[in-house]
Amino acid sequence: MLSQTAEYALRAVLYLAEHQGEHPIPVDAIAEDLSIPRNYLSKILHTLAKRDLLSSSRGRGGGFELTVPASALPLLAVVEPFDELEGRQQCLLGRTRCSDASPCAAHHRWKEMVDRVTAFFRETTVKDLIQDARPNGQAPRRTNLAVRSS
Amino acid sequence: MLSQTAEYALRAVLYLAEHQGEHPIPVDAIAEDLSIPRNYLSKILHTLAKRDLLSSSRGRGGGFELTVPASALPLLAVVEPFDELEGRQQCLLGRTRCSDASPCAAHHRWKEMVDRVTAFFRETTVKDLIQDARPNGQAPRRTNLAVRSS
DNA sequence: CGTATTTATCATATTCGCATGATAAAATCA
DNA sequence: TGATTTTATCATGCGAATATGATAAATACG
Repeated sequence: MLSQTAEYALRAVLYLAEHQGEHPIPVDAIAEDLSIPRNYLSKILHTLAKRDLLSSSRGRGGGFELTVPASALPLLAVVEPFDELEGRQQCLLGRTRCSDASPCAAHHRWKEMVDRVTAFFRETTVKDLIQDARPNGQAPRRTNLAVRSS
Repeated sequence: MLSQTAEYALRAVLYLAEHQGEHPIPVDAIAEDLSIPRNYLSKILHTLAKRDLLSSSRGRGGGFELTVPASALPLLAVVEPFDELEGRQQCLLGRTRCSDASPCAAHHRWKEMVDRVTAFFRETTVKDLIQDARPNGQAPRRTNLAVRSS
């Protein structure tokens, strides 16, 4: 469904969101933890930074951080820079021009599917996924937040 | 959504269904009418023939024909030989092992989408699309069925 | 039989997504 | 300043999907 690239982007952003509040996280750490090629991921995160979803900083203590709370970050924003989900390209039969006005044979039935999927990416946030991943209000693994009152 | 190949397959089958009842149709005609590379299409139709969706015959008067009525031909059957829609590969985050038992962060929400799309391809038939393309019960162009009351 | 028609294949390009390795540039810190 | 850390970027490679051109094999027809 998603390109490898968009998939990497999504996984990396999920990772960043899970480590929200900690210091910026270097590409190396993400790449290693998620088994994503380092330089490739670097380029992907750079793209997201250009879109202002992430901030990047260089040198010691640098890395990437979300600039937006996960609850305000729809999956669409993460994925769109790489895969064009909205806007055209969604004719099942590959027509360049396929619309309500001039529909292909599959248009009306397929449009319903496309709309649902687009809505999914538009309405589901990164936070939604993170919460789903922690059904019991589990804290992130290896957390040291429990003692972080300091 | 679909690979170029699967898209060609679907368009070609739609074309064949629209010309159901006429003599077998040579690849050349389909390729030209649909602007699909000839040899490429030939290979695609051959694949569909191996799956017994089409019959092929050589020599003068030869070509391809549907072996099944369009109403009994779900889109899935046309597309599946090229793009694996059902069965695995549908984890949004690219996990090789992602299931209800061991779900990724997106699993539950995404599963719903995947199920709908799979149902679409499983339940929509070639005939459905052809009928949609002829909203007013229009007969096919150049038809000679109008007098077929016999 | 020989010729034309048509599918079946094969060998080869082309293109693009994905990936790797090396280097540059920026920031931090001693 | 110089060494280290980290992002930014470049050059290149690789493989699979897509496409093209040529040839073989089957069928039909005179």
